[in-house]
Amino acid sequence: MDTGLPNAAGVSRYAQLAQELRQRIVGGEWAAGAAIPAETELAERFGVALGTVRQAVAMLAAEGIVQRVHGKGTFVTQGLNGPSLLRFFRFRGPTDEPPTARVHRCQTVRLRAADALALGQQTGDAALRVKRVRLLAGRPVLAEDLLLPLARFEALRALPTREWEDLLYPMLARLCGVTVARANDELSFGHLDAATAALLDLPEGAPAIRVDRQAFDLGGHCIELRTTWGDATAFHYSAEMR
Amino acid sequence: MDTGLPNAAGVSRYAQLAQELRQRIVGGEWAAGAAIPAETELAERFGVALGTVRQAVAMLAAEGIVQRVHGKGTFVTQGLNGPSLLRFFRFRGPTDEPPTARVHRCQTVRLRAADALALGQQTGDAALRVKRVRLLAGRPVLAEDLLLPLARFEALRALPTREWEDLLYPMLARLCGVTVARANDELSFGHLDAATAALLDLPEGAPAIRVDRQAFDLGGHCIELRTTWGDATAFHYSAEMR
DNA sequence: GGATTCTAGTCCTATAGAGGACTATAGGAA
DNA sequence: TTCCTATAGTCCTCTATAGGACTAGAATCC
Repeated sequence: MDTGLPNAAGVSRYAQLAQELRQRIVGGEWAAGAAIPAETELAERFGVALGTVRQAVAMLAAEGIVQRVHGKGTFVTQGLNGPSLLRFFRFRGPTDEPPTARVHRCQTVRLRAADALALGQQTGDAALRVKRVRLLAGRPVLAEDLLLPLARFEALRALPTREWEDLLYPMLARLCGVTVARANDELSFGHLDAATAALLDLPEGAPAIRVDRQAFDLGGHCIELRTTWGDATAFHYSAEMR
Repeated sequence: MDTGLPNAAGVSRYAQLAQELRQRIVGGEWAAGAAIPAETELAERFGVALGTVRQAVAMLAAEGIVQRVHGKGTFVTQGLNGPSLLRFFRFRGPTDEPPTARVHRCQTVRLRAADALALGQQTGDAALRVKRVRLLAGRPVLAEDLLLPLARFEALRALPTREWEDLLYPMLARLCGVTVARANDELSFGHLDAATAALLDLPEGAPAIRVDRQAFDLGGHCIELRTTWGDATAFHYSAEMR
């Protein structure tokens, strides 16, 4: 049964199918964590051969949008879930404990031009600005400053700061239906200002690593800007190149 | 014509073929930069279908061992070629100029246990220890300390320090026949000692990023240990996660 | 009840073949 | 010379088919 793939000129059939599936996933036809139809069914439904379906799904898997499980099916990714920023640091003590979070402030602000552009919003649009501290074994290790466009996260405004969960992304998925599929972190070096230093129990001007993050949903739209500060002397990162 | 792939139990045919090709490339049957036989010929020679060959070659391409070029052929990688450490930093000024290098010292040393282990050598084996400075537009920006096992790089010992090239890896490939296919960089933070600070024109104790590198040849053996220091205030790195 | 065996559903491996797209070179036409 | 065209060699796309491997749950046996 040929559902008629949009046959753009010069684009391979499997790439078209991948784009089609990508749109349906973003559009919510298959929820996060749910299985998409079997390869054989997709082949039949879109009127292409099995190999073509497999190649299309391989693209999505490489993009991290879906995950294949041998014998079970192909599932829409659940998204990233959190402690990822700690991978830039190596803190002393028992590291097997999961990190916790304490929200210090949550206010509604108007977006400045640069931030609005990054978030795909208009200058002056409303956003949530959240200051929080990440703790490991009760000790503050990271200071974070989040910026979340209110258009996507209205549900968070009502939430008391005490009830915020330790992991932001699963909370966003549950309360706002937004899946974080990808993030980009920019690392640089700086010194702590007085306020941040106080939060982290470090002296003012202490050397620190700054991480500027952009987080993206399944559709590739930026839905979070975050700046994180951590003790430079705990900094540690491994990069592979080939 | 069936050349008889080693049929290990429970390993797919394309994985076996990939392993076979990998060994031949490492063994030098096809030189760096040269084309491996066409897919159709490989299929015939190893007695497998074209699709199986393509999947095997795809593995090698994903590993960075070969590169496919549509319409031309599949080529053994030329290896990494150098300015890669600068990607961790963003220095002012005209950045389009290629970096240069100045060797300060090159001596033969005996390997300590930890270094020997990493390099797959015996404790006490001979190695070259090289101190050099990388320059951008004539200004020193990185201080490097290389450790190269003499067993693989005997040819370098005779080379006067003035004749070392700006890019190490192409030089290793040309003079010693060693291709660097992969490297792993460990980043951390520290302060410059007096000697290193002098080399970089920075004050003693200045904050710096330290990069500890292990470089590997096509066969996956570690053939270089390197420690690089650079001004922390110029540090900048982008990491993608998904 | 507990262990084993079957069965359906899924992704994975492999085959064989046809045609398309891209690159590079050689030869002929203007 | 310069431009165009043919040609051969390569990787890429797509089809169609068959069986294997893995998972989960139902049915069966002890």
